[in-house]
Amino acid sequence: MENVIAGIDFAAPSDQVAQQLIGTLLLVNGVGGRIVETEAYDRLDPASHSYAGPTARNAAMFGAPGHAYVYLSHGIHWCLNFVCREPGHGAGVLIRALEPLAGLDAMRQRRGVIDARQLCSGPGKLAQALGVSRAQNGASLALPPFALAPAAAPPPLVAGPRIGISKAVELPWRFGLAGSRFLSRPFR
DNA sequence: CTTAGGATCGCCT
DNA sequence: GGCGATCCTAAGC
Repeated sequence: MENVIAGIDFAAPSDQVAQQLIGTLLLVNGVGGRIVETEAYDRLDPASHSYAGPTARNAAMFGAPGHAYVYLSHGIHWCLNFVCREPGHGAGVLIRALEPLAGLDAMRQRRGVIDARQLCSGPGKLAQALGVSRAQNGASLALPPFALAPAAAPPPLVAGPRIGISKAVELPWRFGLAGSRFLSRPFR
């Protein structure tokens, strides 16, 4: 399988991929928008699900790059990650927020809210709006239902510490589109 | 605007 | 049996 999708080499380190993903168009069954917020996770990263090595849950993280890793958070919300690095490494990028551009009605129906800014401003919200769940775990990002398209131009980036973790808190591995109104939280 | 608590379940120790 | 890479609501300043 090809590691390059939408002009991004998913075999690269996750912090690089996380930055390159900002501005990328992400669609799931035609519903989605452009990615405005990501977080990188890596092996040897205490905050990463892959830190303790391969398990049943994180198996996709140790699979081929350019595939999805989907997990259930707090028994309630699904979260979507893109696998990076070479197979067996255990790295990924959490897709935290996107600017809704396609399938707004489907998103509103799934989310139960109307405001476009509340549709995909967080990893759990995003997965719900795009209809992502366990069914997509391990799926290739190069094939339906996924569709990725490169950003029109390299967007202005901001970086900061990751959100909602208790380990490796100081690592500046959260990336965002500068000035976007669709972030899960503003950058300090 | 900031903070606190509850919901809810699969995974790992 | 404990604990989240979360979200929503309610209450406090």
